[in-house]
Amino acid sequence: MKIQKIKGFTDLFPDEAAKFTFLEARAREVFFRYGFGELRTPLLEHTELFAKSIGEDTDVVGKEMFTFPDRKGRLLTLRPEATAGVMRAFIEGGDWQPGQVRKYCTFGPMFRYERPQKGRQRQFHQINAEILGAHEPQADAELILMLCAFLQDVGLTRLSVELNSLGCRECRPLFRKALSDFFAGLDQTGLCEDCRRRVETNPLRVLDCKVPACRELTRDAPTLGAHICGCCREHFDTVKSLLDAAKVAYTLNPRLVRGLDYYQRTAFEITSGEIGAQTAVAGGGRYDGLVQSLGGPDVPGVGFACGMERLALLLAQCPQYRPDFYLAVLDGRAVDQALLLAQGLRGHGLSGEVSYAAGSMKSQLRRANKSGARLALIIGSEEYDKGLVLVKDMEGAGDQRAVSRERLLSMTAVSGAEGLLVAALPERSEE
RNA sequence: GUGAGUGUAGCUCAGUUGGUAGAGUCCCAGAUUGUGGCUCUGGUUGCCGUGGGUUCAAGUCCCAUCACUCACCCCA
Repeated sequence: MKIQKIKGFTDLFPDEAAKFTFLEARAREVFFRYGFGELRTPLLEHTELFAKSIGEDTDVVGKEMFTFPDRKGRLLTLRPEATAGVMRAFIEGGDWQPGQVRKYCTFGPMFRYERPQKGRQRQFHQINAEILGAHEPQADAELILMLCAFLQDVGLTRLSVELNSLGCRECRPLFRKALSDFFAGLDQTGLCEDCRRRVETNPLRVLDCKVPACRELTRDAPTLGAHICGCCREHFDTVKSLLDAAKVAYTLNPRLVRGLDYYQRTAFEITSGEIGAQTAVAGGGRYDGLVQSLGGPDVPGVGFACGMERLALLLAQCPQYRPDFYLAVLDGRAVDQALLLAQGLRGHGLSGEVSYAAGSMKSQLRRANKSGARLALIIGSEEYDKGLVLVKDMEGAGDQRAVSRERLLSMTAVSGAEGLLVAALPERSEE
């Protein structure tokens, strides 16, 4: 029987993988401008880390984790998100002193045992950023601005930013109570099956339901705005005014709720209507208190996660790098020499492939064409005997001329790939 | 976990009321003795997802199973 990949796990062949490396490279570049350093944490953690940080009652912890015992019976879990691991690492070895701010970004695979669909795999990849030690709303704003800068940098427009405040430890319980009271006085038979359950488990989620009937029924539900405390309001107002001043458009969505328990105050999401039913491209918010709840110091934090598969769906194409040459061999005597010539050219910073076996001019040029190389370098019997290489421009009319191997190497030594182009110009023919 | 849809050539897909499998593309060769792309000509490729059933006969009908896709739930 043929062995096949595990459901929800995918192979990324070069064309697709290129999008991921491109996204990661751009993110690193942009984030570093904001003073972020990369933090690489393990894929595997003790299960209780996620249970404690994400929340025992969340779907992620309740039914979506890849959890299994190790050889000594200890429960381990493949990380379903990055923040928990970053917090653990920060507490363990972060070398943090009160008053300091730490900024970490992290990249890599996450694992959730869900049914795969468009924009959702069991192994998926996230770009993460966290700011630790800053309680100021300026940190929230800068983080959102950085995320937007990154998305713009990779050429993604037509995204919307949604913003909300979830309140803090002080005011959220009051709001939750008000919501519960509202539902208690409501004819719940009109709600969808899921929402009737949510009323009990997590009333905030009912506000996030997509079913029109539910939206209608909850239209007059209390909003956080009426219950938010003064501190939270001031914090939120500063975030909004900074975004306004930076000319970042956003939509206030009082129904935006985050799926992980640790979020409070600022919550945001970047969405797209072009990637199927899963519209969230990135999401994040503030999580003051998380570090402390994991046994660390009382350090505030803000962060976001960005789904790379979903970005890749939106990324029509990323910059393609074309090779400089394809070294074609027409005479079996020349294959070894060709390989060494290619090696020399690469030593001068050029990129390109060399044929391992001799072939007809037609088939060799076909390969050169397919490789996308700007220039074909051809060694046939004639060239081999004279120590020459035919340099052919694969664009336009296909200008070509023969130069010696030594000259080719010296030209590329001085001017790199430009040297090859110059060598192909017919008007400066050597002979 | 729930629902719907789809499995036929490397890829995208046709395949009639059941009658022994097709197109496009890709790849290879030639037209053009050592010149790619465009055009034309020729050529290769199939456990019709798997297992059972009905039938003289199944790619086609029935059952099961596996895989994939989309959606729900939930999330990035």
